[in-house]
Amino acid sequence: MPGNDRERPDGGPVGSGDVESASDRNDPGTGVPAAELAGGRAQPKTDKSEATRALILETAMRMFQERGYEKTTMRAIAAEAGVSVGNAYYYFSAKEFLIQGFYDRMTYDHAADARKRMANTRDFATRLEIALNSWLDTAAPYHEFSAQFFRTAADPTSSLSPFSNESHPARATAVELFREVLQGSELAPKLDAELVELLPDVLWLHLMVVVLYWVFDRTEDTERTREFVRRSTPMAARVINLSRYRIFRPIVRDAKGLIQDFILPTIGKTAVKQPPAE
Amino acid sequence: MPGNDRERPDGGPVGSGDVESASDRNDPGTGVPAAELAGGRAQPKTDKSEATRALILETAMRMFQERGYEKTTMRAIAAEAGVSVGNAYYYFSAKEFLIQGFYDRMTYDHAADARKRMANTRDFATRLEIALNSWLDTAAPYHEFSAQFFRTAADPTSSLSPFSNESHPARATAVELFREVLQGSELAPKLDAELVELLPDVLWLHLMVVVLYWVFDRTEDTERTREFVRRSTPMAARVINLSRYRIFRPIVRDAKGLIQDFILPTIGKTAVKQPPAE
DNA sequence: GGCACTTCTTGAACGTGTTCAACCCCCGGC
DNA sequence: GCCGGGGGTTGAACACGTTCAAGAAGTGCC
Repeated sequence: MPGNDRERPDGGPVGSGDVESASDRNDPGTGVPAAELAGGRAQPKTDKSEATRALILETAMRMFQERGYEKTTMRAIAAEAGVSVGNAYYYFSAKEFLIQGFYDRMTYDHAADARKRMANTRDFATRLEIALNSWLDTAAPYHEFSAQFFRTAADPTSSLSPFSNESHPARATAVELFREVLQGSELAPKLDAELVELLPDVLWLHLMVVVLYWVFDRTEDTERTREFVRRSTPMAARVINLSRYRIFRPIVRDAKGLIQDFILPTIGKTAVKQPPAE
Repeated sequence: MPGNDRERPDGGPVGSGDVESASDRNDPGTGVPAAELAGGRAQPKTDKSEATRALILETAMRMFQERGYEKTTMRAIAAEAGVSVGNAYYYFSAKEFLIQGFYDRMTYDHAADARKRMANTRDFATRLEIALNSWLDTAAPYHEFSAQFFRTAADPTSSLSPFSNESHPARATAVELFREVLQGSELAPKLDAELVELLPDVLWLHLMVVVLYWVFDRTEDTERTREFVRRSTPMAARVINLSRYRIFRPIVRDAKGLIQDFILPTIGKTAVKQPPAE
């Protein structure tokens, strides 16, 4: 979706550029590369304030899981973490920023899990199905409060929106995974380069649709969504496969144009070639 | 999306069945058939309490438009309407229910406007484009605070979700419009009956995508979304048109199945044939 | 008119997210 | 050793959505 400009809810100065020396530094407890942030105040993390920040985030995430998002109050988080309410706000300028932790962590775990699971498969449809199922499994523990998460993410002005700038790193990770889904399959070599370039984003969009379905799914163990995946992946594979044939040229060309002009720009990729037009 | 069971936030008894003699009774000021409700308390509207209810709703909608949703407080609405806060809550068990008015009104206005505009056109793509553009025009005044609206609507547990039971009437109106879009076109007679039955819902889904795009659109006059419509409608028409040819049989069959099994049930249409299963 | 009963109406009170002026603490410079 | 200053920390205070016990205003019945 279009608009990508956003401003933080109100809070302090925007963390200027560099994101806390985002190199390795993955704390073993979580497996997150910890390049997230951008949610709280800015970068000046001198020493143990880092610890305070982590403590608050860990506490919040644990409590969200235990009691749900709405039920967990900022006061309770602060109390449980042994700090003051104001202190929590010093690090996270709004409650919703505490969710970003989930988002990043899940994206990372999902990518890792999916890669492992599909390592020995080359069939595209199967690889895609594995990737999507992997997401469902990774996200399963959080399904209960996914609604509240989703609600926040749906706000276009929120940094949690999957289309926002702040989500860019996580989104890039996810898209990269789908690139691998495709590249590692027997299908990739048969397709033209341009399509291979475009498809990962489309597949990510497929995941977004699945997520949407999942959020609304009230069946036991989200069985309905799982069946949706089971059914929709072979179909997606077939459509992509058929796109190679000459009859479909016109449609494929249209579709490509639509994706390039209206979807990629939305998720932060600058449109490739844009003739001066008019 | 799946789960369709929902309970009102908390409020009073659910209006039992009949919706306040929903026959004619359209107040001239708005053009709404006033079959909405279901948001506030139950049906027992004896006399002038109806007036109080309308007063509160009108006031709220006006203020939402003037200042936005979040900025308009319940206290302010009550004060402006000359009633107490508690009174507002007597009629609308939560602030979000005040939005439903918008939803219903817009759906109604849109349908009326679109019908008028496409009356003299038979080309399917054009009719579809008209219908979608009509929505954009109808919704334009509310774009500014659409984000907050959308945020609420995105909550699966909210009655404002386009997939919820409470939204059923509005949704039915919209789907019906798209049925007319198709039926009034030159394309309809060429398609098999089953597809004609399915397509209106798919077209409504197309609108939902446009809405999604629109909500995130930050360009001047949502120009980007308008271009998206301009580009996507002919393509949709072409896809549908091509579906008639034999080569596409298998895909079309798959697509139909997917729609029938996973989309229709989600928006409140009971799946047609479901073998007793187990 | 008086009584029981339901429907409306009120405003204080509660719990929440968020803000802010003040304070603490530690570290470098003298 | 002390002083200055800035990052870190505090908790009272604010504004908001929502609840609730109490009462007012009808309404039907005798």
